[in-house]
Amino acid sequence: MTTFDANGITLERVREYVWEIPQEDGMRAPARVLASEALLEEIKEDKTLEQIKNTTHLPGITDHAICMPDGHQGYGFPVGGVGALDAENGCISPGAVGYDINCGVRMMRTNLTYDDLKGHEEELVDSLFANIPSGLGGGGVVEAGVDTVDEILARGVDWALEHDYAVEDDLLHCEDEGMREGADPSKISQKAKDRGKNQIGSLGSGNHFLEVQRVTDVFDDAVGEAFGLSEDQIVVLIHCGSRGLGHQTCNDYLRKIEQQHQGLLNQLPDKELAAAPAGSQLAEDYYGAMNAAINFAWVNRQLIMHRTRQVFERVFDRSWEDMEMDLLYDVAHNIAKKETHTVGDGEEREVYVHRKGATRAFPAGHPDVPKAYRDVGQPIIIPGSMGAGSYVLRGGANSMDLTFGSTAHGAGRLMSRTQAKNEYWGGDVQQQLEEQDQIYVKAQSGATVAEEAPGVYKDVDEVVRVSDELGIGDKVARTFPVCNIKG
DNA sequence: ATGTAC
Repeated sequence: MTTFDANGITLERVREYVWEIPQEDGMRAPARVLASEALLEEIKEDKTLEQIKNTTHLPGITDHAICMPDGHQGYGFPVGGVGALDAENGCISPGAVGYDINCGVRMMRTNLTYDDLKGHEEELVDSLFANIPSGLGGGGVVEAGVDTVDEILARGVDWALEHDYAVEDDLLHCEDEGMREGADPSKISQKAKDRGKNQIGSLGSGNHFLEVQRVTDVFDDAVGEAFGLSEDQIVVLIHCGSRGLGHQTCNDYLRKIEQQHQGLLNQLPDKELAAAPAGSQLAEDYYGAMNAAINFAWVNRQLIMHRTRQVFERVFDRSWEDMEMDLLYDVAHNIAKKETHTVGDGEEREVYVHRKGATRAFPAGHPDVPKAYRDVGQPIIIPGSMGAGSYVLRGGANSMDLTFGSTAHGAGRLMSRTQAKNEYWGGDVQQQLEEQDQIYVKAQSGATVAEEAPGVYKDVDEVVRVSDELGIGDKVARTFPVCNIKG
């Protein structure tokens, strides 16, 4: 048997790209890592493997915990982690959802080509930067009262539709039509609502960005056509989450769970995995709050998309409808969701699928895939770094068997933010991208550009190759950046 | 990711 020794943790090769940490001690299931050896060499460098192993101590862990090819260390549970926890006998863990609840990406198509945009790059990037709120702190497209925040939390993009920030077609091209069932605004603290009320329609900071891109390759013509993608076409990618509201909500529930469920906490190898037992009041409360924060993030991305349409209208002097600026799809990267899956012994079980830094990847025919894409599979959007371009994939035929219908979410970091700032200077990164690659970057903070320099990320091509080879998410198209704005 | 620490 081929093994891979990673600083004291031994992985057994199940087959190509599938590695297993066998069950031992307090583990309730094995852990799996889906990666090439090249990616595994990078993954082993931080606490990712220890964390995915720890995850298997959670009650109700089903089949195996899974680390995606872009996995890296996170709070308790790795970013790039998938864990299905039994919804009846298991638990739900805020750290396994992530601080930024429903951090995610959406892609909007246009009918513009790269030639239409050439010569307008600086005007476009300046106008996007001036009109789309970004950076830390407050200021959004909408400044809301508390009643409005409650409406957004309860109804998601349906609220945006009512207030003319969305059209019906936008809802039809979003998971859950932009409205999570079971959202309970009363389970979000006043403090979280106060943090969120002036951040509705704002990018935030860190790795969040808005990028205008051109399609460089379409690998699958039939699926590309179903997704409305063709070479040289301009698309817009929006990556952001639930800002201070989601962050505060995660924090609120971690503290509550630590206080009320110490018995379970003491059984876990890491306090950061704090979880509420399925069926407990706190599990129900967190699920209601998390679903509400998910709606908030969807509205956030919707308002940014709305404002982007307005900016394009001014720069190109045409209506957004005329430029066919339609939503391709919106994917969540940090969520837990009650789903029914066929588990190891062939039984159908309801599980809380935690996807943290992982994307749902439902295949063709799955009833939860929007009608527009049901015949080809769910679109998956995987952003690379700002120098490397991004991918569009479709849910693969093997995802339900291998990964509870999931795949990777991005390139994944290679080094910490602190380390990145020692290695790079923001101004130099910006200049190099513009001179070498004609990529126009505008940011609130030079430090953020250094933290997000292309060199701090893993090779997105390799991450996507593994997803494609495993048949969990199949390559459809590739894009390359033109303009990028960030916090 | 984040009113960039509690």
